[in-house]
Amino acid sequence: MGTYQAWDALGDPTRRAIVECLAERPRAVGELAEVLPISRPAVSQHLKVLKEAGLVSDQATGTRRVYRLNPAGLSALRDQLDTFWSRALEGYQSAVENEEKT
Amino acid sequence: MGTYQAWDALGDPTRRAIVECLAERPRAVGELAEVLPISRPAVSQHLKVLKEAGLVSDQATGTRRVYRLNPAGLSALRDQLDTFWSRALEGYQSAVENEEKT
DNA sequence: ACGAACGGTAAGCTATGACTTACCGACGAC
DNA sequence: GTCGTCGGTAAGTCATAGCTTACCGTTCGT
Repeated sequence: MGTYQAWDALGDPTRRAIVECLAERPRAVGELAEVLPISRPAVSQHLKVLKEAGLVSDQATGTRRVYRLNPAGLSALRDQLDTFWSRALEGYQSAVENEEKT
Repeated sequence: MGTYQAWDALGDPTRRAIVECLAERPRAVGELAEVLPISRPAVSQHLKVLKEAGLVSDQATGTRRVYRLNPAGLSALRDQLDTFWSRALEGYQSAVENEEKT
């Protein structure tokens, strides 16, 4: 249930592609496999990781299994990001302003 | 440049620990290495990834090099997350309707 | 009942990436 | 100048994660 699993899950580009795909609309496993450049078992494995991370939920309809994004998982991630962001600003303004680039 | 590098960067637990550490206050490389259970060169390598992802910035003071969080990088990440989240909600309520074919 | 479609799991291969030690340059103190 | 500190880079090792094919259970159609 740790939300840190969500970061690990989204660390993979293929899983981010799946998330983007599911952001459009819920899809079955086979539909995702058609779009993505990987096999269907690979999609299943990614979906398992995403599900354990709380980022997606699934619902069986007949022999198909439709996956969709879990808004709660995404909002939990955003809350964490907000915490980092606000704390970063605190440490930022307390430091001397000297900027540089690559 | 690509904000997707930020997701890859935060996919590693050690780099997330570095980000959390820098969220408290800016630190030099050696300071981070003291706290973390890895060697100093490993910290340098992680910082390089975080820097290329736009999540941290560095500033040389004498022989020390102080790293801090880059709020712009974090906010860019949050914007992406918001996009996912809102689109997930759209697909969520429209999921009641029929699905469409490929 | 049989067969096909859908999808999860197992086993195995391979590549990537996270770590190490060793080395080197840059800067400050003296 | 020399020496010590700080930190980035190189080279090499090793584990893990992502992919594949093969297999199996489940469900629907006929």
